[in-house]
Amino acid sequence: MGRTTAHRADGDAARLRERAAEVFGWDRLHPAQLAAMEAVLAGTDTLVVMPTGSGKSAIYQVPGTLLDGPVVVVSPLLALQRDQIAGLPEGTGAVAVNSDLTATRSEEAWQEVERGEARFVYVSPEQLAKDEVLDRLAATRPALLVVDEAQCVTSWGHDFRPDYLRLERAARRIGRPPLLALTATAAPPVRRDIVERLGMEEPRELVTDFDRPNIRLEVTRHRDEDARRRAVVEQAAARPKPGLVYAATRKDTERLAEELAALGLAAEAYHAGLRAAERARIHDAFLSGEADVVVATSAFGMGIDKEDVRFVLHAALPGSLDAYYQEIGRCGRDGEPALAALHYRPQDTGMQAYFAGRAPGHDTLAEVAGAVHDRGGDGDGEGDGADLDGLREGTGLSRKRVTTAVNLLEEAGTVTTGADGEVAPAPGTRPETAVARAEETAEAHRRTDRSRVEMARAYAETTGCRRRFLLGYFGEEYEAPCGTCDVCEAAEREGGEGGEGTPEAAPHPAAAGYPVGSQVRHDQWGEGTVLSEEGDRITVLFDTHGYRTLSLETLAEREGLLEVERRPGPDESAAS
DNA sequence: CGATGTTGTTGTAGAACAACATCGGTGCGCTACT
Repeated sequence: MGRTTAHRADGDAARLRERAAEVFGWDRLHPAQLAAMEAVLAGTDTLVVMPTGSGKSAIYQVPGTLLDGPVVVVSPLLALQRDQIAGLPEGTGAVAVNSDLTATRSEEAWQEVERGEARFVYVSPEQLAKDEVLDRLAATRPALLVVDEAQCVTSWGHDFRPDYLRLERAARRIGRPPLLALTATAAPPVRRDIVERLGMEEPRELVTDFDRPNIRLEVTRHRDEDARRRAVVEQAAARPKPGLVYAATRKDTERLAEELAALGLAAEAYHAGLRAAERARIHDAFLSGEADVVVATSAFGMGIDKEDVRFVLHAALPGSLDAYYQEIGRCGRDGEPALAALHYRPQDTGMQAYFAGRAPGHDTLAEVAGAVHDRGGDGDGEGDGADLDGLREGTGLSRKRVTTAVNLLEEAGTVTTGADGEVAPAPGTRPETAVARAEETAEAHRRTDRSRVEMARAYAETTGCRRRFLLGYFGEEYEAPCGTCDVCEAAEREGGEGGEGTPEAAPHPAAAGYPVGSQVRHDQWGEGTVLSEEGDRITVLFDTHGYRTLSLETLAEREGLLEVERRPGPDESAAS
C-alpha cells in the first residue's frame, strides 16, 4: 500500500460526505456520525449510542452504498422495518424479509438481494434463526450486519425474544461480517452486555452525552391508588400537550384514557392487545398531533420520532432505569422545556419483580438438557446433534421455550452450538449437572433483573439530585445541583447557598478507595464493577447479584468486605 | 408481590364479607379457519 492510514481515512471521510450529500441530500454530518461511518466503512465492529433523531440510521445507510455486498439490518419490529425502508432515498434498493411476505414475494425479494439490486435487507432476529435464511444470506456475502435497537439484546434476549441471544451465531453463519450495534439508550453494563452477546471484537464505541437538560425531572410518591390516578390525570390535563402517559397494565391505560377523555381531551389508550389497525390509527393520531395524550403500556414508543412531546408521565414504576430513560427521552426533542414525572407507589416493585422473576423451570431445563444429551451424542465434538427445531420436535416444547432453555444451558457452559446450529453437550457434562448450572445462571439473571427494579426504586426515593442519579446510572459524572429536578428546586426554595437542604453531600473520605470503574470483589456477592458514587454510598454492579448500593461508612468499618481488584486504567473510557 | 375477580358462607333476603384463585408486558412467525 502506498498510502498512509491517515490519507486513506481522509479519503474515506470525503467519500462518505460526498455520498451523504449526493444520495441522501445531507450537507452536514455530526462528527460522531462521521466517525462511526468511517469505522463501519473500515470494517471495524462498532457500537453507537446516540439519541433518536440524531441520524443513527445514516451510520449504516451511507457506508452501505459504498460497501461491497449487502447490508443486513436486524430490526425488532416489522413496522420499524417498513418505516426505515420508506425513509431511504428513491432508488436505494431495500427489502424486508419477514412473515408478512407470501412465498412469491419472498422469492422475489431474495432475488433482488442476490442480483445486488437490494443493498439493504431488513430482518427480525427470528428470521436469522432459520437455516434457509442464513444459507441464503451467506451466499450473498454480506458486507455488514447491523443490529438496530441493540438494547433489545439485553432487555428481551433472556426471556421474551430469545433469538436476540443467538445473533452471534447467526453472524458467524453468514460469514461474520463486521457488526454495527445501534441504540439510543444503554448504560455501561448494557453496552458491555451487547458487545459480549453479539461477540463484537474490539469494537469502536461512540457514545454521545446522555443529559437532556430541558427535561425537568420529578417524582411524586403516593399512598393509595386513587390518589395516584387523580394526580396523573390532573397533571396530564393541566400540562401543555401533546404528552405520553405510561401505565403498567393494559387495564390501567384504558381507565386513565377514559378519565382524560371525560375531561374533554383527545386521549387514547394503547397496548399490544389492540387490533393492528387500531394501533396504527393511534400511532398516526399521535404523530399528526390529533391526539393530545396517549396512555400506553411499554408497547408504545419504539421508533416514535416526534419533536414536540411536552411530557412523559409514569403512572407506575418502570422495570429499570434503562426503560425509564428510554421512555422519558421521547419528550422535549425540540429542546423546549418538557416534563418527566414519575408517580410512584412503593408497592409498584411487586409487579416489576414478578415480571423479572420468570425463567424456564426445572422441568423444562431437564427435558431440553435430556434431549440434547440423547440426540447430541457424548459430546465428542463431531456428530449428529439436534438443532433447535429437532429439539423442539423431540420435546414437544415451543420454539421459544426450547431456545430460552438452550440459551441458559449454553451460557452455563453445559452445551455448545456447532457451526451448522447443532446443539451438543459440552464434553463430560451430565444432564443433571447441566440443569443445575443452568438454574444457577437463571437465578443470577433473576437477581440482576430484580436489582434493576431496585435501581428504579432508588431513583424514585433518592434524596439527592435526580439528574445526577440518572446520569450516574448511565456512567456520566454530573455536578449537582441541576436546578431542574424536584429535589434541587426544593433545596433552592428552602433557602440559600450551601445551606442544609443542598442535595449533594460532600463525598465520603472512603470514596477515594473505590474509584468509579474499579473491579471489586465482595465477601458475599463476588466480582463486580463500581458504577457510581453518591455522597456516602457507592453503587456496584455484581456479575451474579446485580446492582447493590453500599454504604462507605460500613465499608470503612469492615475492612476486607469489598476489595479492589483492579483500578480503572488511564484508557478506561466508556468502553470495556 | 399486589390488585382484582370468583366462589362460598351466612341463614333464609339480599347483601356483606371472607377465602381462594387468577392475572399481570413487550413481537414474530405459523397454522387453522373464515
